[in-house]
Amino acid sequence: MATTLNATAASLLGFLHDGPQSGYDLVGTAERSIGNFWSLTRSQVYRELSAMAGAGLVVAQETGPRDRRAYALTDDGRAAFRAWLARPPAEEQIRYPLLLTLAFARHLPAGELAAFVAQHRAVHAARLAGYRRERAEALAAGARPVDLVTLDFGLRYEEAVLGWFDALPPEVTGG
Amino acid sequence: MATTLNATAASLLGFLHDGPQSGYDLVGTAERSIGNFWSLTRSQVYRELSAMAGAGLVVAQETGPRDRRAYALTDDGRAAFRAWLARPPAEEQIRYPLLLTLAFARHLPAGELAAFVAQHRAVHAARLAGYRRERAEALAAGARPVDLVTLDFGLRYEEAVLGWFDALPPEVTGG
DNA sequence: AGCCCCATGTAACAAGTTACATGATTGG
DNA sequence: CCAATCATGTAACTTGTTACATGGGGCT
Repeated sequence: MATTLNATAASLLGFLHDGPQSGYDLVGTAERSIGNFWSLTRSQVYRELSAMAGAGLVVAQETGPRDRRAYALTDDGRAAFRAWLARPPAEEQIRYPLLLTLAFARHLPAGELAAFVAQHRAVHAARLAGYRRERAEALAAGARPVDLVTLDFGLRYEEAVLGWFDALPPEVTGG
Repeated sequence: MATTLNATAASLLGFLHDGPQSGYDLVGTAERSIGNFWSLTRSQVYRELSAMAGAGLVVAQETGPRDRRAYALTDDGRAAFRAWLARPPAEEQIRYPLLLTLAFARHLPAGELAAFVAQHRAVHAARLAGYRRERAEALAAGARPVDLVTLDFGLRYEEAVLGWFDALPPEVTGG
């Protein structure tokens, strides 16, 4: 195919290396494996799959119950995946609406701001705890450091964010 | 307007509190003020501006040289902004393609991976340095802690990411 | 058998990105 | 005064989100 893969489509091809899967399955796989730093939705997945089927990168297998259709990787798909993987990855993008609210905080009564901040802090604390547990489990299951790098990214990120929350000035936290 | 504002549009309204600006100006303002954690493009800005003009949240002033058109906030716009600001901000989203590459690294020759990692590390080191300088300048110019919270977010983020880079196992860094 | 919930997919919409067009300015 | 560059905007496309549709399987 002429038009180069996007990251979402490429990761689908990556997952299909482990055998054919339906769109629905792929969503689950992706959530489990890269969901911490790469979100995708069913709609996207189906769109990419049918586009890639059109381009010959995957083939649809015969359809099962309720129109379920698994896709298998083709050789072209394997090649496209490798080509994508060999390109320098783009910069990350972060969008954090809470920071917008903070940036415009002078237009907001102080109490509401503090409540928002507290809610978000709680979410991050919970995520951090989740990552820690995940990491412990993975280690117990024999994971090597190299298998933990993406999880570790999440860990360090959440630690940093939590540290930031805890260092916020009282005007913001309502202290 | 019935349909509730999105964060990008809302921040435009926020900036317009300081006086009328054209789309072009707004892009610059946004880049300077929230660009570290909220990216937007000219196209978006123009689209939101004309939509908001249609909804009466802003009014276009008479057009200057090369079709330049400044927009001013209306009372409805002010109200819509406040309403937006009072809603609980959504979770952040992060998408880091490098982490995808890492997640699929077993399909990639080790040397290439190390090069990608090194490039990204350099970018983050530079950003961290930039933030530090910015912070020092802001402090020198009399900024209070509350004025630095979004910048501090960036700082802590970059510190964390750099720490993560420096803790990567040798399989990844090529060490 | 009937009902409810889950699995699976699609379609419509909104937001974000890339590429392009064109009119001012300004330095040589 | 010409050429190069910057300012400003628009159009086309891609990606991401929300809402909806529907068929099967399990539970009573």
